[in-house]
Amino acid sequence: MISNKCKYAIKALVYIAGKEEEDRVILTADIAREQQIPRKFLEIILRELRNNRILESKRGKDGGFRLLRAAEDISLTEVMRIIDGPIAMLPCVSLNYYRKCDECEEESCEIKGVFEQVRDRTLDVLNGQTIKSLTLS
Amino acid sequence: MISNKCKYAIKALVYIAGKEEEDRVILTADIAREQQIPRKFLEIILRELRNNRILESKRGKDGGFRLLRAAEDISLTEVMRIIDGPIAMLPCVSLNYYRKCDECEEESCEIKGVFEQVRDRTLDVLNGQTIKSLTLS
DNA sequence: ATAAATACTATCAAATAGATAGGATTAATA
DNA sequence: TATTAATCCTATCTATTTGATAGTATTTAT
Repeated sequence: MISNKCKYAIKALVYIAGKEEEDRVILTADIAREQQIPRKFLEIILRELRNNRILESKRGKDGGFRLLRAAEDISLTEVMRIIDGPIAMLPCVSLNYYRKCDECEEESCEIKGVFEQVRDRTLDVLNGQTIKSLTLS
Repeated sequence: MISNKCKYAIKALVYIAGKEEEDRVILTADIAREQQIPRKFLEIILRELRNNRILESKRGKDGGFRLLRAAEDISLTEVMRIIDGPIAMLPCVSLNYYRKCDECEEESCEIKGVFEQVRDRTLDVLNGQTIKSLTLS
């Protein structure tokens, strides 16, 4: 399962991408209302996305958020990895968050292969997706 | 990510399947030692698998555990669902643990489709696997 | 009776999920 | 320069899950 936080992040980005025009900035409050996301929790998420160079923010009156890059250049996997960490089902098959298992030798692990396949099939689907492609669907 | 508990459950079952002969029962202590699984935690897991009709147990001296069904009739997904619950990445696309999302209408959800595809590709891999097939690999 | 196994109940610590509260800071504008 | 409206930041909180441990009860072979 992805976390609610991650679901909120994706939905917020898709919302922003859908509303964005030239030089326009989107309010946290509008996203929260329209997407039914708890406002203060959303603030934390948006700031995290900004810290990771997905969004940029403008402070003060008339402030808000906007995509830092074009929506087609923000991949779904990038967002998921920022918010939730690994996508793989086992640490030892994760491409971006690899960790060795404490208890087993990988050469003789009976389950590693299956979860590598799951990872690859999962990424086949997710890698094709961007904030732009989600906005259109 | 699957939990350690789930990884332990799968490894324990594969171990049992690999050791099993006619009328022979496997000790918790042996599994714990060979697979490097904390013994008392493993007890809980094995009992849970027994309660869910994956294993049967024999109490008292010379007691232990054995598969209740043939290894090729125990699917990987069944074990994963018993221990960890849903396999899908969103509650609203889960086949066995469906729950509606609080905040969105499914007909207009932009992300549901992608996660349905992920679910299907994941199950393409997992559904083919049984404790028997894992034992052989 | 004894030994050796599972069964059961209770408990615990740490991490994570999912927020909420309140004030500091910044910036537009009247 | 005061006001307003926005993000920024820090701290805190509760519930749940994860990952386990301890101790005792019960069962069964010998």
